[in-house]
Amino acid sequence: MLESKTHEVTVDIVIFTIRKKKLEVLLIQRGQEPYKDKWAIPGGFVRLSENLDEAAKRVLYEKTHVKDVYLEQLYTFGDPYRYPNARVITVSYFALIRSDDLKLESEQGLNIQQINWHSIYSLPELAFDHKEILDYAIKRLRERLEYTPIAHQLLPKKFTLTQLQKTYEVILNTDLDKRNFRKKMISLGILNEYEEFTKASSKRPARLYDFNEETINSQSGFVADN
Amino acid sequence: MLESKTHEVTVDIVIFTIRKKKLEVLLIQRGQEPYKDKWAIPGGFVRLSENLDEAAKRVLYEKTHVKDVYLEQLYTFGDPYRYPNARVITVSYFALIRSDDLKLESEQGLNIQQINWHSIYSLPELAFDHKEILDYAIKRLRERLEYTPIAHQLLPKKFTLTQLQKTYEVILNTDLDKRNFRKKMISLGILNEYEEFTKASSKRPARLYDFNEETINSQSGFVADN
DNA sequence: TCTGTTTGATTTAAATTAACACAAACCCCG
DNA sequence: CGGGGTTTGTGTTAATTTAAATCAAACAGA
Repeated sequence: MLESKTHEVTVDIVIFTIRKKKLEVLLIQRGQEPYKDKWAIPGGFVRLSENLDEAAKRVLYEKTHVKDVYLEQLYTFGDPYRYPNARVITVSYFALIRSDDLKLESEQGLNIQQINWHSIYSLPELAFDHKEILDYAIKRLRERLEYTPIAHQLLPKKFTLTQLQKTYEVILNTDLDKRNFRKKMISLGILNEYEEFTKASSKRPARLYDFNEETINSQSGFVADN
Repeated sequence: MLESKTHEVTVDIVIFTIRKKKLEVLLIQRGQEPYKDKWAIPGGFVRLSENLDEAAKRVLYEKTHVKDVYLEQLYTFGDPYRYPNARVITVSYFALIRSDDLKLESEQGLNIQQINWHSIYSLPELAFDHKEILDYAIKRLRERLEYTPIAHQLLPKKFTLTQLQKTYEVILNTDLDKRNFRKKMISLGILNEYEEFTKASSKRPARLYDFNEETINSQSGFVADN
């Protein structure tokens, strides 16, 4: 059973991106027992000197070398048996990053075999209670999308309405009506319209937009961004 | 600064009730440093053998001797300086109880001076970061009320629609339209209607209702009941 | 200049929400 | 036992929001 005399506290970070028109999550294949060869959500111990958001940011940076990301605390998991031979309580987070901000340099950590994106619809077997954490993260991500403008975290600075719509569709796993979607987004008043257009495609050019930073910040809930 | 070498993990429980037509919260006056004489949210250490929900339930029971309550995990606070001279990470919960289920027997804990209900609109100075936790709890409680039937946790088994409406009004701190409220509640299909009526008042008797357990359980999110 | 593909816009129906007033039931009291 | 006081219980309409559906315009490439 439990051998440790103290609690250990970790952060685990469900890192989402959109790749190949799928919602994907970054997983690490474990090189050690327990759960050797199984895939896990990136995580790490919380240091005594840092707060939880900082720990999450640090761990995220260590694994991905990406900064300035959307991070939100999800839920804390603390079953005594979730981690073999130790009492590890984990504070879970989710993060959104642009997949091309991240070059998966097949990081050579000692106890890491591989790090890779996985579609949430075809997941390998996960270590610990990470499936539960991931399911919870997906649920929360979808909830957030409904009433906060977080989708832009997954897009380039400037984007077209079609790109934005595709992002929503991929995350929510539904189709949306183009006209209604555009009307809704514009009526929210959180988009800036530019006189720039996409080019270099044999189609009609699309207008570019970005998000209005002020309204975004005033709406964000519990974000851990600088 | 920090003297401890390990993290300690506690649960803190924001216990709400409705009393005197106000939303109130149970606070304990500290008998010891740090924050001697300041008021604090009830809390306690998580034991190695129990999970977080169990710890919350136990602490709640120790302080109130009440069982079978609605408990929901809120958020985890872990600033290194939130607790003087130790690294204490706290997992916060909120609970809803009927105030008359609880006889405040002015419990004689050693380091407790007093335990009392306080209106959320006239709070004493709180210890640690407990004001922040409490504010977050209020926000979450109001959100929950909008789309889950948790209000019955604050009411007797059978209640009238007017009582239910008053509960909503007190929590949300607004007035609601009687007809629209009743129409809405009934259309949700979560109420059972009885042929019983209130009596013994010089007014028109009111029909009694209770909540349909099945639909409630199927809607609950992350509840730690039983 | 014609073809193919994507963008961008508007109207109508359906559903939901908001506003609003008065009769019925009961107890109490004279 | 009838009238006054107080609370319960109910339905309709207007306003707003959401859902559904189609076609012309812009461009690149052939």
